[in-house]
Amino acid sequence: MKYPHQEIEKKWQKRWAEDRLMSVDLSKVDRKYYCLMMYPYPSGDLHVGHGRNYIIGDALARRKMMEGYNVLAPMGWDAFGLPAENAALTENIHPSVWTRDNIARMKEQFYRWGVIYDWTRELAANDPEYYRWTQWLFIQLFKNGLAYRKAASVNWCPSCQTVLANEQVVGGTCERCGAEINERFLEQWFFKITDFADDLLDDLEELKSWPERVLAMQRNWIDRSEGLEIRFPIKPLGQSGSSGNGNKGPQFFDCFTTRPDTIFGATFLVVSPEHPVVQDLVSGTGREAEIQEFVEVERAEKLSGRTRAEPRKTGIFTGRYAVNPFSKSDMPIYLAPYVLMEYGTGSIMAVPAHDQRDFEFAKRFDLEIVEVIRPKEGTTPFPEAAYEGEGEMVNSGSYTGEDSGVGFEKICDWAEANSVGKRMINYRLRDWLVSRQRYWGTPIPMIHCDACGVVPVPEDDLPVRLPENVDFRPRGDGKSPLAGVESFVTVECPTCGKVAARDTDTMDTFVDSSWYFLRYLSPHDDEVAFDKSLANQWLPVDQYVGGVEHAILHLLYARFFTKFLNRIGMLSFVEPFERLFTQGMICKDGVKMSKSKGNVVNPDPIIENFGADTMRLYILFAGPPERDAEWRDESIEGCSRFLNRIYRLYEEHSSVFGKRAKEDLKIDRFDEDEKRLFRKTHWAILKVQRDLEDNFHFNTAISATMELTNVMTSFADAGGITPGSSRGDLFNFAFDVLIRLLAPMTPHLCEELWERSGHRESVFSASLPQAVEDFAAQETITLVIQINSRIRARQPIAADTDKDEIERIALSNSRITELLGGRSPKKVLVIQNKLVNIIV
RNA sequence: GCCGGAGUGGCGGAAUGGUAGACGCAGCGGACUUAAAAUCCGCUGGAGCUGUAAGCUCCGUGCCGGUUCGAGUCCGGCCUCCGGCACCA
Repeated sequence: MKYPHQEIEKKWQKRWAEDRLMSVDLSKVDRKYYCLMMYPYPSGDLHVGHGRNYIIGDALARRKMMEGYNVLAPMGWDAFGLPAENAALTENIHPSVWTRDNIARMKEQFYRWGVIYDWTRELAANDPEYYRWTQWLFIQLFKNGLAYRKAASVNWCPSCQTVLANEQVVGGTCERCGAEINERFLEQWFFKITDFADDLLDDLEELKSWPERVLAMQRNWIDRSEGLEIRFPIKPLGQSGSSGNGNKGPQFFDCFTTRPDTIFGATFLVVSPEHPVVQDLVSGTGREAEIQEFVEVERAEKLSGRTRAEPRKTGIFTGRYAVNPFSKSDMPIYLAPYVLMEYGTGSIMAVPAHDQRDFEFAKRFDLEIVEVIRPKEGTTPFPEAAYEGEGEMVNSGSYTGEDSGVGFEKICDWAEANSVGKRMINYRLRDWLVSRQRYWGTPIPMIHCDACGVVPVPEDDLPVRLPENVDFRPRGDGKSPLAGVESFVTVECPTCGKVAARDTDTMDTFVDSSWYFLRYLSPHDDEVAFDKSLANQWLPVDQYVGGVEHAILHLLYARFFTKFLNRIGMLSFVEPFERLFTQGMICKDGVKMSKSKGNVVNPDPIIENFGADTMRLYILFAGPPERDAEWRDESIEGCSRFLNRIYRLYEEHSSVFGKRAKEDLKIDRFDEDEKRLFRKTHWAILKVQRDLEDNFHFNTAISATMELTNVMTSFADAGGITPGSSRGDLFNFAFDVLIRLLAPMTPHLCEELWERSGHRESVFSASLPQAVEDFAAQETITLVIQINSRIRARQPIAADTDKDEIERIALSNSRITELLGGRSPKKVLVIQNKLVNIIV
């Protein structure tokens, strides 16, 4: 017999919506709990792989309600982005319509999964009511000098026809479509996220409840290196043998190094071929032509979009020399593409003995190699390869014999005292390129005026609305489709009143998602972006739940926005998400479940056949939620069976419910069978509590409820479950506990059985059952008796028997005396309630 | 190469330094049934001993060592897989 899941689920989904179960009163700030799930891109149908995120979040929110918290669980839509535009092109449907339809479908799916939110707070990034404030925030960044335009070589995706942020380029290809990225030299908008590099890195220390791997990824991404920037004077032309004309061109190169202790081994300089001073540097050397050609070949190589799979060790001598300010020796200056213009100063001091890249370069061009560090223990790979470790300094003038760590500091001190260098910190993190040459995004609220330059749209004029009637096919000229909308582009300059042009790019959609968690608190406020005092009361988010694929992009950007808003006094906190939980993916046939892989499991037939509760239970039971889980159709049956057993347990004993004798259950009046159930019930309460508290181990919490159910079944099979009897009362008690423990996971069935077993209020307004530790403990335990650490006997004894008594019992155990054969123990170790180890 | 994470039965997975394999799936045997489904009960890491039903021994948590009375768990050294970063000075 299967329980009528369709009927039950329909009934409660309707009831929860009508009663606004997940609707929170924001004025009640005590016991607040902001439970946030990463808002989804409305791509259409949700498959079971997506489901995990929302089911975990929903179960968590419901559990917290039962714990007595005021739970804020809102939901919205990351509704701007390329798929809508691409779908629009292929299906000839407007992105706004496509998006709206998808949102409706996904809401319907949440509804049928029993995943509930406070829909009065729903928001969507493409809603002018929302993006008005995204634009407002852009202007605030601009006014604070953190949004700026810069001409730079940028990542261009030829297939998406737009520029991309560094974060969206994966191994030289587009994160979204996989096309090879080229470089283009364009003027674009950037957010100065590097201004917060230190805070973004240092504050990771405070995020104690974030997964280690996410913290590690963010650290890798920001990648701070501390070192010294050293100034190398360039020798005037003519002094090093080349003929030439006096002191034209650059006078010095600044080079960043993380190993100032190797300065005496710096035998040449390498400069990026893209470095702006190259022309001036080589002018007059007589090598201009060949260097010009070299630079052009390297540039072509880079623009061709080659992936950086093959490190190139090409290079060319410039004909110029610099001087090592420490060793005073001449250093030839080379150009080589292995030095990147984007990092540090675009020029390096090469220490071939202690940097493998420099080593290979020196070998190739037959340059001087000087060993200056020797390991204090072990062997050095030098001279076969570079030794990159620490050690004792050699060949280093007055520093010879010094420990390299100490030398590091002394050399920095000397360099600073003598103005040949300064301590410096460099980051791998680059500023965030936010312009996109696409239609379906938040318009950048800026105006380009020939007279006044770039001016922001006056805040009262926001939002700058995205025009509806646009030919949004990519134009092929590198401009956004908005550039073709005359009525949009032409505008009066807000400063001088002359004809000016709007910025026609839209923002990266990660801008939209960098602050949505603030907007939920006052989603319909048309005075401010978010209610400052509510935000300061309800944030940081207590628990954020989402996919690890956002470990860098979204989480880094949202942290940046929070720090910015804190800096300008709009927020009192510096980190938006107190706790982060990243759930694993659902895989099928060993690979991530996704539309593109064609291995998605559609939840609809599962819900039809087994019910939403079974699907939820399966997803939660499949394994620890932070790990990936393999989808197996067969295992769903087991979850369905479990819920049917509970339903049957109710049906077969329905007469005892709501007919309790109103007296406390007294353990000392129970017989063995009754004690077993009573203890198991208390044990299950504690087990579920512990499993869910820290790491949301629903899988083991569910197994505890299964164990309780097994004990209840055999208790019931033993008979005597009658109304008003002590067995009936006890069974009733256990059943009430079971339902409350399971309710967050399988809410529909539990609500139904909670109601049928005599409760008027929703199970989610009921409090969680409280356990008594003593009741959960076993009365008798199995004592394990070891001889020399090997198990030789087991014997049931009373719990909490004292150590001496345990030792006596163990030594008089018949099997043990037999095995000891008269030998007297050297030592007896007793672990109370566990085991005895007899050493002979 | 650097930084994270993970390796346990046929499978998903459990185990505050103390009985490895909870719970579930699959499998096998049985009960119910005309039969099947559903349901319920029992068995289920491997090898062996004893000799017919209860028990016993040894081996077993990626590999090699160590600490400990005792290690899946702690320490050192590897191997494999997954993720991130990588010509970042």
